[in-house]
Amino acid sequence: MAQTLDTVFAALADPTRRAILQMLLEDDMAVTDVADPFEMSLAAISKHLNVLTNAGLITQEKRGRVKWCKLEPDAMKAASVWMQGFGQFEPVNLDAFEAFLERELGTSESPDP
Amino acid sequence: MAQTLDTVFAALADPTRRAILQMLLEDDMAVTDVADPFEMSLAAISKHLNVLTNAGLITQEKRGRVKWCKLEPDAMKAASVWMQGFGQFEPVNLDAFEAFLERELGTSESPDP
DNA sequence: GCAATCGTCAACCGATTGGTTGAATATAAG
DNA sequence: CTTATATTCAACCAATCGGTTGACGATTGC
Repeated sequence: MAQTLDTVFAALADPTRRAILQMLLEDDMAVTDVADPFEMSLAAISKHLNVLTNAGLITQEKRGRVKWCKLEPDAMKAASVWMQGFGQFEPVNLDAFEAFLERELGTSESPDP
Repeated sequence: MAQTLDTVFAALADPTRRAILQMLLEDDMAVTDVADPFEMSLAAISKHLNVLTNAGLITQEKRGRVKWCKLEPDAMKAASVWMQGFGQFEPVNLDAFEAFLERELGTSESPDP
């Protein structure tokens, strides 16, 4: 809910939390299922999920006795843009760029059959 | 020197360190000058610079009794790319996109005199 | 040579972090 | 109603963090 650069970067600084985010990239998950692959207590995972929630990186919705975790990738936007300010490294990757152009703007150049 | 996602994100999670990086965006600086605008001891800044160095985000070169700090934006690359993997958020934002096109590719549209 | 400048080191401090355990709360299922 | 499941809470712990201070080691300038 804070969703400042501080909270987002801090949340991303932990490998467990990054792994959780990547799992949620595939699908929404219940807390128990998020915890499953990790060798650590459920309570610990619950705390990690709180950190991610505070950073705005996920939202949690309780349906019945199960709390579903949903990825909120938009919360990375500000952090990503901040980094791009140092953008000597390619802003997105030219391939993605061209793909975007072709798809969204119809720059009929189609270099690939 | 570690330059893992862990160290980079952790380094970026502190506002003082982010401010330092932005200062170095303009020019290389001596440690004392980096410390100047902050209301905190030189030793504290020295520690922050160590954290940034360990993350690979800056390098420090001693010339005479002055130690120069230099930004190393490439160290952000891996972290930036990792974030882009969640790229549901627009690749950069259409404005930034156009800006990119104009600046980098010279899409001579110059909407602003 | 001596004093000033640049920067780090070491010891310390309180706050935060990442983890544990065990008890507690809802909700669901039999 | 009773039991099992899903999740959190509270207390605790060791380790790390961000900061301070004071002493110290280089380097420079007079």
